[in-house]
Amino acid sequence: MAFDLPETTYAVLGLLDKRPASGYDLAAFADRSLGYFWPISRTLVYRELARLESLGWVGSEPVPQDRLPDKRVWSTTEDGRGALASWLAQPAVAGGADRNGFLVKFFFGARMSQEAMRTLLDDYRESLEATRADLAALIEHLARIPDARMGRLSARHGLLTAEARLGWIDEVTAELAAPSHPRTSDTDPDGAFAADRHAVSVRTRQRFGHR
Amino acid sequence: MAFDLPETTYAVLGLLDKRPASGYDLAAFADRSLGYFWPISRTLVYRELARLESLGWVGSEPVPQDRLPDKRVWSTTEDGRGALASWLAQPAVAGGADRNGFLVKFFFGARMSQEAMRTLLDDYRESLEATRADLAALIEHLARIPDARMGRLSARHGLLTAEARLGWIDEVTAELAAPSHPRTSDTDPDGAFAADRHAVSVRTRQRFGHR
DNA sequence: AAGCCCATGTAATGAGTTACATGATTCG
DNA sequence: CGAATCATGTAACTCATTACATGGGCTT
Repeated sequence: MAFDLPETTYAVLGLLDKRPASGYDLAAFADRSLGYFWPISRTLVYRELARLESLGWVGSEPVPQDRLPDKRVWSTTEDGRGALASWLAQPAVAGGADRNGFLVKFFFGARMSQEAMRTLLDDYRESLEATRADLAALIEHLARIPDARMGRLSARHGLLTAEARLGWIDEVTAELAAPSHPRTSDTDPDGAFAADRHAVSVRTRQRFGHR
Repeated sequence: MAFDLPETTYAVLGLLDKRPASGYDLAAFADRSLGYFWPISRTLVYRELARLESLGWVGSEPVPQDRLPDKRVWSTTEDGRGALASWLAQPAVAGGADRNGFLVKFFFGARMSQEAMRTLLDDYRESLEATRADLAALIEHLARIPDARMGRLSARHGLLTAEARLGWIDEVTAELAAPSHPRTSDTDPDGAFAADRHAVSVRTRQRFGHR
């Protein structure tokens, strides 16, 4: 079996397994669910559907519509459901890279003006609050649907993450408002985020080690 | 000014601005710092260095070594520091996609066996605990270095995130151990994570809306 | 003797984003 | 009458990963 397909392929397969849908429909649905932790762009959906079809894991039938454009409705095949089950039985890939566009700037904050730093934090807070509100509404909605358990719990994962980060913003705001040292000199060559060599455990070995 | 360069380019520039380093050295350093929220593979570092050099933002000088291979030590130029400052003054790109390789499987958990689900959760807990331990050690270390403030706070962002997620695992474990409904039937076509159309606010509009 | 650390790269591959193209219908 | 929704794609691009290549020195 081919397990070396991207996660996204299986994600599309899994969504179709929940309920048959057109490409457009699936993309919209993904955006309101999986998209919070695994974004799938609309165009990518069409490519994945083509791939899944060539694998024989999904099939489609045309559905004519009156006032709306005709569409193709996709659903999983027996093989597709088997492939999904195999994938689910396999352990998850480690990490998957938490890229955080905010932190990559914040990290270099010593070089920023106070005003720029405040804007950066404000923007981050705003986006986290929007996520929190979205997810809170979603969770409340899903609590009324008995079979939406996994979805509700996934959303809660996002909610708790957002709340923890909002708490972090409060901490940071407080600390940056009351500087313990007169001013951060930005000439110290060791003023950096990094452990001593010996203090590093798993990560470095994973990434730099040969396999 | 060219702001349409990838974040990674600026990340490498920023790291070199903290302290000059060889490519190899920078990659190792990145792995112990930025890598927690913005992974940069070793080979990519060399490519970014080449790009930065062609932009005139960094320069290098050869450093011969006795027992070790000779190396090139890179540092930022005046132009490079200017470009970094401009980038930092610019607002951060929204989101940056939190891809979570665990959640993308968990989301389809209704199709999994109880045992597979337990393994999945155990693996996730293990990796979160490793991250937590790493970051806790890092933070303690950095607390002793006065100028490592931003690094320490960035690490704390990761620590709080990991802790929130560990808490989530406890919640989930408890809920899945005591099923409120006799069994999740996996035939309900609407058993899904998704809000009603009207319940969706910012996200959908951002993603599906024209700009 | 095996394997890791330092050190620098090239080549191939592919996943994912963005721009572009088209067109009917419906809502404010 | 402009904008949004539904609907399906193609084309170009590029970031990022993985595999490959090389080689001396040090440790177990």
